Amino acid sequence: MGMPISRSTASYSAATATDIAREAGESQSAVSLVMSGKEAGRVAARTATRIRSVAQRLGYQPNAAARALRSGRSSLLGLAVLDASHPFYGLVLSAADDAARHSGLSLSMIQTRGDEEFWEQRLADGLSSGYLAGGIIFGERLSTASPLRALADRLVFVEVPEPGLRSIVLDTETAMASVVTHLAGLGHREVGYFAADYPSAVFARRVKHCAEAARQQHVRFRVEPSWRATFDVETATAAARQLLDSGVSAVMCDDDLLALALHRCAAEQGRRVPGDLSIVGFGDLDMARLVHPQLTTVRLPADEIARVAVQVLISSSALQVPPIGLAIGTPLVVRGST
Amino acid sequence: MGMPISRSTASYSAATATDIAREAGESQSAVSLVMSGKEAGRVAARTATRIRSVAQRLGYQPNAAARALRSGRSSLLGLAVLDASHPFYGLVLSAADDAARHSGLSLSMIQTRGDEEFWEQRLADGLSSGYLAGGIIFGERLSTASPLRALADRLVFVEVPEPGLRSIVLDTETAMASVVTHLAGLGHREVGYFAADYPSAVFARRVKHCAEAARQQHVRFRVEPSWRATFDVETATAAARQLLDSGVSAVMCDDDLLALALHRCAAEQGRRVPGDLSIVGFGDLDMARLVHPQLTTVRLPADEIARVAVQVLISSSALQVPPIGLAIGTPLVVRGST
DNA sequence: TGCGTTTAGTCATACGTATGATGTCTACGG
DNA sequence: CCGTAGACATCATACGTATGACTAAACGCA
Repeated sequence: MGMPISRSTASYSAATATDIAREAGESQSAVSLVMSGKEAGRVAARTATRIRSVAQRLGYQPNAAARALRSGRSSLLGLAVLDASHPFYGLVLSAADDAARHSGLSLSMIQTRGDEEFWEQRLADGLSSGYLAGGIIFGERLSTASPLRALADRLVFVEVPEPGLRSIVLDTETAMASVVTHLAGLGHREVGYFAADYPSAVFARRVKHCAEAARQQHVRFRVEPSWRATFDVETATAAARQLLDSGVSAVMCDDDLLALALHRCAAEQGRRVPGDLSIVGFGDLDMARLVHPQLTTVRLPADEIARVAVQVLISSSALQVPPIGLAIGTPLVVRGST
Repeated sequence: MGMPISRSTASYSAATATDIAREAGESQSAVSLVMSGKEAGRVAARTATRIRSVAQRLGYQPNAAARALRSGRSSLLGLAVLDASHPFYGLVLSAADDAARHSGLSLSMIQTRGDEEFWEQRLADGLSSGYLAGGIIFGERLSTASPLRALADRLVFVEVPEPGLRSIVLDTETAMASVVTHLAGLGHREVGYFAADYPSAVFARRVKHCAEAARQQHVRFRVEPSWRATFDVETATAAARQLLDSGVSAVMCDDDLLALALHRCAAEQGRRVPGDLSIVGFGDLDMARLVHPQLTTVRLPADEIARVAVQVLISSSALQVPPIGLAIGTPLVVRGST
């Protein structure tokens, strides 16, 4: 199944620690100690300096494979996201890369694409074959018999809580309460829900919390199967039309992308926002501020989320922090669309 | 400097080929041959079947580090992009991951962030330390004394040509000619250029080709230092205001995001698009169709580009294809903003 | 002086796999 | 019945690093 690429078809061959040792007149051990920064008390300062300069001169770079094999450590983090092309996950990847880089780690991306079996297997393979140091999982939880259960000590779950495991949860509950309060305050007696058509746990959680908030505040909550859409323009537009036909006066959306599609459809049909229709998004993408009227939406601090996730993964694996859930706030940002 | 994460703090330990061999009553060699699909003529069919079933049962996964060390092969592709949070590169990452997955490869992302020295070094380290099989570089070319020059046989350049090396070039030249023709046809005698403020080679190339097209068609070409912006809303908005103040009637933008910011500013100031101002974007993001009027823009087939890039990298490394440049068309899509 | 301690350095080994070399057994043509 | 080829299986080794065990010298202190 694999189709690996051969290391080098040219004559190029990297210098090894042994090469450096020979050149510097020291042992391979000494080189290894110096290169991994464990020289204290084992290598004299001037020797270390000499080794470093030789290594520099020959462009020595420790072989990552050998290093991983011997030490059982890797410097690669697996990041599972629904879809890298979604702007929110783009921000997440970007921020996570910055955070990882800061600790000398790299990122490997895995797209879940709603295929539970696939991504779980893939991540499990990476972890158990040792080439992934850990995994950060966005918006999903584990299936009951997931191969990842045995590897849970190297995982962090984000957006959605995974009971008993390390999770960074977004406070959707409070956010949805604010949304409903806000809409009710504007006089709306009902709210429609524009749902994302993906099997991700994160979306299930959003609807649920919105419905609960509506019930608590005695606002009618409406969902229809035809109001579900994926994030491509065509599907979203089609569903948005259905929503507009329903005559609902306020709509909460699973995602800013859906909100923007709805926004656009409303404009096309001459429905005034927020006069005839109030729209609330979820995510606070840059685009939320580039449409007219600007989109009222729930802010999702992508960079903070990503940073914290990386931090938790790194520190907990090393320090054995108990698997307590961490919560991140997601404030409502009121703009012109409501 | 690294800060790797230890493989496992729990008691979990992965099964090795030797374990499988013992369980199946065969040698480790046989297991290796079967697992890497080189069994033909060396392992009997029923033996292979037995080995496979034992491997399956014990959840055996070949150790990637050992495999990479021994064979000098890796299954990880490095992808260097300006910024993963940009929607275009999100699409690219997404499509590249799909293509790579299809060949049993994974992706590791590297953000250039305009820091030439950094990303070149980082990619070079990955390649020479053997953990990256190859690299795909978007929108950049090599610095003169780049450490990557010695590793060029495992690189593919995209968007911008890198002389003498494998490149997949976007046909910006034709695209810009179409843009200028289109605008001139609408009666515009001059075109302003809204430039992206990143040191990437890809943007330099776009302005250049636009200027050339304008000169050839006797259309006045205008650029100002204050018309440069990064992709965040604030900066883009500020630059867009400058542009509007200049009184130019048609604007070509380095990127859809800039075009959308300009679009928004024009609306705010009551300038009618396309009546008072024609706007052309670059990229054809989904958002280009979600604003009103819809954005006229140059289509960038992100998924095709990514797919081809992965394909070229894989096949050329194996088959020694000569380093010829490949061109991909980027048609102008005329919508409502012009 | 003698003895414990610190510092500097090297040796030897193991990580898990891939693969060339080697060996055994069967089949088959002459 | 010998010779050769092919199929099947195993052995032994090397990939490059990290690290515990070991040695030797230098040092501090009584």
